Amino acid sequence: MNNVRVRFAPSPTGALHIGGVRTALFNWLFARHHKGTFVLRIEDTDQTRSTDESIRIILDGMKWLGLDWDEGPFRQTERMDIYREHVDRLLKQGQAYYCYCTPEELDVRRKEAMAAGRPPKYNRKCLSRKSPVEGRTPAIRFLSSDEGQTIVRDLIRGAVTFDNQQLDDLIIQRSDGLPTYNFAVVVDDVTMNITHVVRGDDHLNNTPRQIQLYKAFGYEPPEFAHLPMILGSDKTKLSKRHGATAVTEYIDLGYLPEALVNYLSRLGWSSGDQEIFSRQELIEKFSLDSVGKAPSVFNPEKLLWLNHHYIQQADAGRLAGLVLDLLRKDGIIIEGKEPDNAWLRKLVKILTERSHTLVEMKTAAIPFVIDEIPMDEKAKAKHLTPDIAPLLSTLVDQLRAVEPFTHAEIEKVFNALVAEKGLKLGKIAQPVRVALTGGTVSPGIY
RNA sequence: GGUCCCAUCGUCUAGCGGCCUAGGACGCUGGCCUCUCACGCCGGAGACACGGGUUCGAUUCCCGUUGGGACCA
Repeated sequence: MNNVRVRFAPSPTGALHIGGVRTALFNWLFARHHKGTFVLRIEDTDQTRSTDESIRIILDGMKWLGLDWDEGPFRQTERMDIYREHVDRLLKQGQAYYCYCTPEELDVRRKEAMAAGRPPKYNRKCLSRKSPVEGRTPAIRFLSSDEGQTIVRDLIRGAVTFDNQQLDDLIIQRSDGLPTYNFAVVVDDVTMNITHVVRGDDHLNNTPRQIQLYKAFGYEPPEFAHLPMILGSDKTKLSKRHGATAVTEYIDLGYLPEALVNYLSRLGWSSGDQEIFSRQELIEKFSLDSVGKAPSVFNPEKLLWLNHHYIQQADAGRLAGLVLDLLRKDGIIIEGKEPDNAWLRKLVKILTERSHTLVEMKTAAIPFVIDEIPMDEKAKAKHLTPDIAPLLSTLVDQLRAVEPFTHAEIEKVFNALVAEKGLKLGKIAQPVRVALTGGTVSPGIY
């Protein structure tokens, strides 16, 4: 395939959530696989809900995930002239008309239609209107063809047929002068030379209208690919009540971007039995042909497993830096009083195998760095009770003397210490174990 | 309500008419390793929604039913 151009077009009305990321990811993979172009477009025509803060969150999220774009970010609000031009064109061609009906009138008619068992479709009351209605600003409607069928040829679904009779004369420009979603997308995709529209399933029903618009402009429609949705554990659309859904939350929870990318790539797509994919493998193997049709349920446990996997794989220096950031954020470590870098790296290394997230790793690291480093009194009280403080302190000293810094060595030092002080295991073991494991050991084992 | 889409273990999925007494992964679970936990290793339970066709033969093709989802406001 030549000159593939795809886009990701989020609305900046909040966080960048899991579903959006998956759409972005598949577009990105498709572009990279075909050595095409990935365009980022911000759909911010809804000015009441769009914020610059949200745009920043989206861009940061994509950068964190390594989904780099080649063009953009373009903003729809900067393209109003282009939309007006296209509206004028349709008006001139007689394929659009002014509509003076108020939302209230439309609502009443819709309810009547529903009550009478008819589909709620605009009755074209304003199509034959010759003169403007005093004191009203009109919306503009597209005059859609209501005969025959429109066939959407979807790369994932196959041919999907819609009766044109079902299609409404959709509003392309609202009375406040703003273009509507379906219209703006078409104009944007055409003017940005998008060759493949890869987007969520929820837009499949909009596609026939959009195809009619393409035709009205005399443009060849792009290829379409509608991705199945991502659902929550109760099989309804993934939302906040299913837990963390925003990318920022996963950053805060201590996930690695490669884990999220790997997990999301396997949601609705597969390549045989393979579970673990490097970014390069993903690019090489990705194909829309192997995208499934059925929606898939988001499974946090599998993501956690992948995160654990990637933590084990990750470079110790990188992990040390990330854990250090978290320790600073918690006020455990104060700026300028960081522990020795090589030492921290060794510590991180022995914590990796039992950590599923960076946050777990941070928690496990606290007792080891807590000793000599000035810290918040509250945090100290929580993690370092008076009876175990001196013991941990000794333990840490001895650990620092040990080379190499392996789990086996820790055990050795630990046991020696326990023997020397004549301690009952139960007295110190649990706090230390908990420290080592980030709190995952069940109490009462010793 | 109308239109459209979807349907393999609890979950993600392999399967594109015979290789399937349905494979892998997460989770669950039994065991091994080990001074404990974790890691690792070896096992186990667990699915083709239902009913009709088509075919010598259907998880795989067609139709219907049921169930789920999306859009339309």
